Amino acid sequence: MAKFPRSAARSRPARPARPAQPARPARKPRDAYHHGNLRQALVDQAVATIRDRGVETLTLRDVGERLRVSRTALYRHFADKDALLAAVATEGFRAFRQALADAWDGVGHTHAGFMQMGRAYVTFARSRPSHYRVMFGGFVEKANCDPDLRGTAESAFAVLVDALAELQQQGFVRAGHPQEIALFVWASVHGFAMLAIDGQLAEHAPSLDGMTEGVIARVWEAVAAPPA
Amino acid sequence: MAKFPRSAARSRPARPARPAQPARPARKPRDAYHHGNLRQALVDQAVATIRDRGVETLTLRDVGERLRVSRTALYRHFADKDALLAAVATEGFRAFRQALADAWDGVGHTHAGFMQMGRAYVTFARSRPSHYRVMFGGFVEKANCDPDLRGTAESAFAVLVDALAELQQQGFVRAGHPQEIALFVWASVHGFAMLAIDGQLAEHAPSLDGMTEGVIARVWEAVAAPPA
DNA sequence: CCGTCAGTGTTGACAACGTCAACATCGTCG
DNA sequence: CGACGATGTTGACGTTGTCAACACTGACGG
Repeated sequence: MAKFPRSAARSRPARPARPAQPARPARKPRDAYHHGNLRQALVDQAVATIRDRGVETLTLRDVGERLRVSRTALYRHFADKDALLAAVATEGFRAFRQALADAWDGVGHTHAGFMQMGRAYVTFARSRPSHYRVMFGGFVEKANCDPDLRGTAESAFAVLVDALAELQQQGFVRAGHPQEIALFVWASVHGFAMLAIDGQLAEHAPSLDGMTEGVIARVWEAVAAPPA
Repeated sequence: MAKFPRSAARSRPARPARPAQPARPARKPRDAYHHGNLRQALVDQAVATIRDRGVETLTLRDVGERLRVSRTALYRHFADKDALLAAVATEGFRAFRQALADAWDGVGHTHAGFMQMGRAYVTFARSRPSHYRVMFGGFVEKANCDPDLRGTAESAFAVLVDALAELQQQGFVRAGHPQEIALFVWASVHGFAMLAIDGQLAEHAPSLDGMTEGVIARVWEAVAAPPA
């Protein structure tokens, strides 16, 4: 059966194989080559698949097929599968950073903002566990090598550091290196999120939401300035 | 990589492929069938390989080869690769539990014991990061289904819960459900360990050991009873 | 002593996967 | 218009997990 091209022969049985492309603007040489920014489409598709069915089921052939593109088209944009996964992780950190920043800005830069950030963190992880695991699960060992991934992750962490520094200047957070305090906060919430999406909390958890509140509250207590 | 046939032909070039087996006791029908408890040998080999070269490079064929056993012999003892990984994780949790218990018992059941447990936790994770990731990284989604794995992980957590309960009765730890306090502690240290073995702490970390002490100390502050 | 039989290990085969090399096409620029 | 690099396709290869069929081992009942 792998004798003649079966690629695009499944859906859309009556399609003239990429016809005239009538209204091509011809003004965007950067993203309108054959496919129109395939790179981003690949990342999006990979993200969607990972989100729906997990990393381990992600296959390059499937990604290509869903995009009506041959299985190796991807190699014009990524060195290999790991590079694609790195891009997926980067994309995750970008959205992650945004979620944290929105929470922090949403309710005022104060105690409530901190709590909201914590909730946003856990919500993010729980709403896309597989994606979160790609970001943190050591799938991308080359994280150290990919500067883009590294930088994006860094900027997500920076949101937390900046928030804590601001709270500290307002007198809400106790003295100490903001970076170090942020590390403690990050580790605590990250660990909780990991355990939560791992199902490791199943029986100890009558209500995950309630437990989330409890953990965040304890973290806040641990970093808050002692009451006057 | 994966370019040249690196299969056999590496170690022990001159061995007569399972010779006479001269001194087989012949008195142990339970574990001396063909191989003598192959199941345990498979798990041990898998653990060793994972520890040395990571999960992603673990291949069933390689495990069999190293044990001088055909590639499918494993299927007489495990349903599939995931089942083997579950056994690997179980083995990890057993050693993990032991490490925690030893630390707790080693320096007396008090504040020092708690700190020692924390160090043991991080040390365990850092000394076998790949194995630790198999235990917690969601590789075994069927964790919920394997009662053995579930139970062993549970008993490791129980060590922490019991320790906290004891400290609580001694008045060292503040009031509250021990289970819930333990969860906070676990999440915090687990999160830190995860970030540490992920290399995510690389630049924020002049000294990982020092940071470990700091995190554990903060966790203790968070759960300690308020000073009289 | 022999046949049966379950437990255990082996060989052969297959589909799926990641990846490379060679080829085809598109759009741009000299 | 022709060359050329960027982009996409086809074919093929080696590796992997897994199944089916077969072969061996040792105990047990006649």
